[in-house]
Amino acid sequence: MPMEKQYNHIKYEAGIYALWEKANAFAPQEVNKKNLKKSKKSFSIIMPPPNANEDLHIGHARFVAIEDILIRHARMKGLATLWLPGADHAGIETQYVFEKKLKEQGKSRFDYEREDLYKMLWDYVHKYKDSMYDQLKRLGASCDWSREKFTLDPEIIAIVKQTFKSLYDEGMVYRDEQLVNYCPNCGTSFSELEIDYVERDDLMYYLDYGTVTIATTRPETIFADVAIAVNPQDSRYKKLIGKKATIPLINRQIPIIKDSAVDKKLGTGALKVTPAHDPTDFEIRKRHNLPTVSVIDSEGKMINTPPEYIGLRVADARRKVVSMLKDRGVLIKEVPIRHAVATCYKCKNTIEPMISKQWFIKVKPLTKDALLAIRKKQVKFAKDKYKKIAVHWLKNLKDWNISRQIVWGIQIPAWRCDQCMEWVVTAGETPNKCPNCKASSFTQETDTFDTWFSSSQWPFATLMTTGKNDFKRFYPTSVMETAYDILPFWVIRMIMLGLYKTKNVPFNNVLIHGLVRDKNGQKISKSKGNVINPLVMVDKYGADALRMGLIWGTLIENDISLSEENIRGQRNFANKLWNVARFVSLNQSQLKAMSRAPRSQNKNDHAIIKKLRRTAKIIDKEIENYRLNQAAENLYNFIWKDFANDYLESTKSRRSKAQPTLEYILSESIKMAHPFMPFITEAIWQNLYGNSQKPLIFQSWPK
RNA sequence: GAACGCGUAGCUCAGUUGGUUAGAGCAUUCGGCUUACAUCCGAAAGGUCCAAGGUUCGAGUCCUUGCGCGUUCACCA
Repeated sequence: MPMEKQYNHIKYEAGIYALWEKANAFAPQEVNKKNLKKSKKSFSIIMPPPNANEDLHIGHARFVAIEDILIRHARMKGLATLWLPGADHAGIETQYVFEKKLKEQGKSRFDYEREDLYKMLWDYVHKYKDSMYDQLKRLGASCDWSREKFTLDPEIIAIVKQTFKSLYDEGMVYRDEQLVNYCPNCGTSFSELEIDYVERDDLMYYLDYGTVTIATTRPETIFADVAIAVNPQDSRYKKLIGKKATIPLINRQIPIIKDSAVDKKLGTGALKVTPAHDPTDFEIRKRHNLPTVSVIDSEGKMINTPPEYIGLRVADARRKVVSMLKDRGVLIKEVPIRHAVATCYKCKNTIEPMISKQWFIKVKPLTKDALLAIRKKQVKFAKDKYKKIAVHWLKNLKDWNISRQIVWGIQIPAWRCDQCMEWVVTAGETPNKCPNCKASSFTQETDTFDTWFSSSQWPFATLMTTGKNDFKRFYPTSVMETAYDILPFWVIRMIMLGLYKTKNVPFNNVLIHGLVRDKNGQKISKSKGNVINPLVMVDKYGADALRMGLIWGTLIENDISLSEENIRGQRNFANKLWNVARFVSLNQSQLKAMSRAPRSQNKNDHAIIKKLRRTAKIIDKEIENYRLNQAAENLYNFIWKDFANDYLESTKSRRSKAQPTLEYILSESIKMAHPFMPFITEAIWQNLYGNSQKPLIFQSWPK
């Protein structure tokens, strides 16, 4: 049956993927060379698990293109190759999108019991997970679905809890007061990532504290003041240090202290220290061992104040305090200012920093080992700039708050004895007896782990639980490939926890890719209306064209500007390859796949064979160095210019004599193109050699 | 304020330890339905490599300074 004039991706793609799955082509093959080092006979990538709460976006498509090229190339080179797929429960993110859905139905999470909410989220996420996996398949991802993992699989949870327990047992976990970003409206705290800083016009109030004048935008918190701080270099206040100031309205005496966190130029240069309701002040309080007074409760109402303010909402309390201050003559002036205010990214209300108890991990010992592993090149960064960023983060990482006040996640395996209030940490089971007071009644911590705490254990947690001896075979993995925005959250913590748990690095190489931007280099966002839906592009131009477009012309580590014109150009390239195959197979009843060059050669035959070998070597080298753009360009030029335009044209006058060389160059070209454009190359292969050969995915890379 | 980048053709980007005449895709112009492909073929035009200085036999590439732009982190009493 002759090939069509144009390659029709719609007709082939689904069937090709099914063919690979049926042939079990994604499972790591056996390599029986005992004398080789592990790194020479295996190649593995753990997929960065996408959030199971959304459709794949174009950024996911980029990592699929990159990782699948590396994987397919390694597979064709004869290595035992594993690409392990997975999905992330994405704690806060998922709960946020889910609550939006609830809101559309006029409900909120407070309408449900913890267990019911968890169950609903579970179902929601599993629906998305399945469709997300289908989308990965449509992009041609050759990952081993029999090893698929979800971050909330029971066996993963067990490992995560075990890690927490051993950290706790070794004294690397502690509980401490932390100023959390609390939204009184939503009833939860948020991480820094979930805070929007919004510019707002407010008033700065100058207040008379007796010995000094201070400036504040939050006069309602004066009841929570515990000190006045000035910069040690500030000559205006030097003689006041150690003296007292007086809080107006309640006439409480507080000390005047020095702290370099105070900016001389802001306000009056004298700062009222309110540790319970301000992050800077909280830090100052730690350095000077000051007490804390909380005057705002979790509903955003005043507490611990003179009776006339108790129960007022913050804004009302502010008005009342200001008017009282005016009456007493201690309000010196009001100055309008524009400043950034922390607001909730969900409901847009003002965030109230509040003190609460949280679980922390001491990071110093972990970062020390991670830095050492990077210095000793046990973990290599493909690009130096990302190594610099990783090292910078590792050197500056603060102790890690791993507790979150949400339901959607792994509940922290810590129980508080109802009798003596001491904490008991287990690997998951409810404790029987309190080791402290022998009581047997406990209440479990309701907080869940930060998503990054579990995903930082992903490489070993996945490989340890496939039931296939994979940890021994594939750990550490060859390459960790992911986007740069999660380098500090994820990559460095995987190194930290991998070293902690396994005494070995989790991966040998780190490959970081940039974002996908639109054709003008603009960041892609819904509000800008420049969203590129990868599946729409797959429908329109084929998965192969999209994959090529996602690596074409730009280095992996840089942001790529993707245009539909570019994808169309790659579709044209795919069609060119198709037609080369069509030409070679026309008038030819039976083709043989040849992996050796045929005998009879003239000068042109000789030249193209030489060029083919050189190109295969160049592509090898470029892939090894992660310069996929260069690899793709060499492939493109070889097939289009050298093969089609020059060599193939030259054979038209001597068709029958050149036929063996044509067939040889064709089959080898298809092999070289396969990692980049898996569908069309397999479609051609099946058309030409499907009856006599194993699928292309199993074939060896040209030598 | 700090860290890390970027500045090369109209646009988006390559240019690997310094080494012929600086490249690609897209866009543009001209000519072609040549029996694999018009999703094509042939040809052309297009660059003071941000600026200044330095190192060198030689600089797009290395160093210094300046200008412009970006990302992230910190701060915002």
